[in-house]
Amino acid sequence: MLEAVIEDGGASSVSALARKHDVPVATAHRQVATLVSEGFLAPTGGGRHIAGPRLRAILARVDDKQLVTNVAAPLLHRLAARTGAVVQLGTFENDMVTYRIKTGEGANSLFTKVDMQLEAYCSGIGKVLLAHLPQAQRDAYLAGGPFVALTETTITDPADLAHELEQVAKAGYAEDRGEIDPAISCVAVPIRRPDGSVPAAISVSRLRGKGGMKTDAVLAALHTTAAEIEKSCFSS
Amino acid sequence: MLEAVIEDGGASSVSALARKHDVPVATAHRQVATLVSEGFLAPTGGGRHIAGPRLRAILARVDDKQLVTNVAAPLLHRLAARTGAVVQLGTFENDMVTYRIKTGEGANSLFTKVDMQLEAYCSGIGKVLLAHLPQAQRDAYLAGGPFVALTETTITDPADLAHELEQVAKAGYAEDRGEIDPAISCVAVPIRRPDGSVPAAISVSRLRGKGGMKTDAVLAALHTTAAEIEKSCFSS
DNA sequence: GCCAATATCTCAACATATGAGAAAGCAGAT
DNA sequence: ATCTGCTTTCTCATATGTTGAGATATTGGC
Repeated sequence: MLEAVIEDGGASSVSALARKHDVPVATAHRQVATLVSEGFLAPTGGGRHIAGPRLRAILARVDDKQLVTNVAAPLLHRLAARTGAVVQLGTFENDMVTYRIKTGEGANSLFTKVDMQLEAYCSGIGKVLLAHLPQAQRDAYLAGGPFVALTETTITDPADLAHELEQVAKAGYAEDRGEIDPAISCVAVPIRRPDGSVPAAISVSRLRGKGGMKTDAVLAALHTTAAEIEKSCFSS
Repeated sequence: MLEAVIEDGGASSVSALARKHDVPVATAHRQVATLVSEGFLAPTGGGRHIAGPRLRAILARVDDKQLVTNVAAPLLHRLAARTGAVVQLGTFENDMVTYRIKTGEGANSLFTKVDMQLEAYCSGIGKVLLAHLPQAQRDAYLAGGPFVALTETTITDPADLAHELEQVAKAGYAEDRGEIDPAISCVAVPIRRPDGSVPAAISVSRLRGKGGMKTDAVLAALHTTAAEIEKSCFSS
């Protein structure tokens, strides 16, 4: 009944919903009354109801970053199995990337560790997260350098980085061409909330030069996985 | 137990939560198991849990526009009683303002009606809603004129309107100086979601020239009420 | 003041939740 | 390997709550 009322959005009477869902009217009323007294629903007059304060409090507390991480885990394992590469998920905190999930064959050959914090400007996940930051925050990050070169390909000039982030935002993915470790390259895509903000990003890493899947195929697989995660976490 | 787990965000074991909330351990485990089997919670490994798919589905369906309208009603009655004026709430739909709530003494002397749709560019509520639209949508609106003059003070030039909306966004409130009916003036403020978007706006209307409360006092009361509505609907 | 729809009430049959304690599982430390 | 402190699962009799049908009361629209 809870879901019936919520889905209805306060448009129908309890009796109407009861009929629609083949529930005895008396039962529906009793259930709704209970939900109201427990605070999960709230009456809006005229025998209509909407989400109650308790449900709203829960809504406000559901941490969708946590959600993404946990929902993503099994999907990322699958992606790792399909690509045969190392798959990671990272979030942005305090101007750094935090790696939250790491899975796939040869995961040990990569120096990153779960819960490790890393500079954002030189990794695929980091660049995706930066690219989708609110502009003010991104500008502040770009102004906050310096961006130390870790390899020959690391982007160190703020203007270059700004340009790269624009490209990333436009393209919908980021590539890391050995910018943090010359032997490693990766492709990363964002996980997007319905409002467009990006709570996390996922990536597939490979040894540079080594063949493996083509970038296009990896990208497609990444996008598919990202879409699945988004659907599980934010779908209406 | 549901809220305990949600609030905890998947950090603690069930036993730990049980201790913290003075619930028998066995009971807590049984309850969590039930919630999991019903889909309200989901295990994340290591005996931790987060919001489950059913809860997410419900939360995704909670319509906060509807919520605002309903939560606002009693608060607006109070505001109307305090200011002795007509108080209204409006939402933006299809480039028009829809009046959702109208309350207060002399409500009949105002030509607006609940569920009435009105042009947005010439009312306080409309200007607030326009001012907080995503830029692309606002630009489209401004380009979509013409803006017909209903009174001497109606803003009809798109550039003037654009400027006015900027001012409104900056100031956090809009004034309507007889722009729709020469006899009526009003002050309106936005109801803001945590992410800054504006699902609705509220206003206090008065007969022009007539004294009543000073604008500053009205504004303060409006802001207070808006904050209360926001707190009830979106508080964490 | 009427009517149709909606909401409440009452009841015994039924199903489910409760808490205490015992027992099993698990992981890190010695 | 074994201990140890923890979390989790299980068992039980008892208490508590839920169920649906139908009767009754209350609404709101005309």
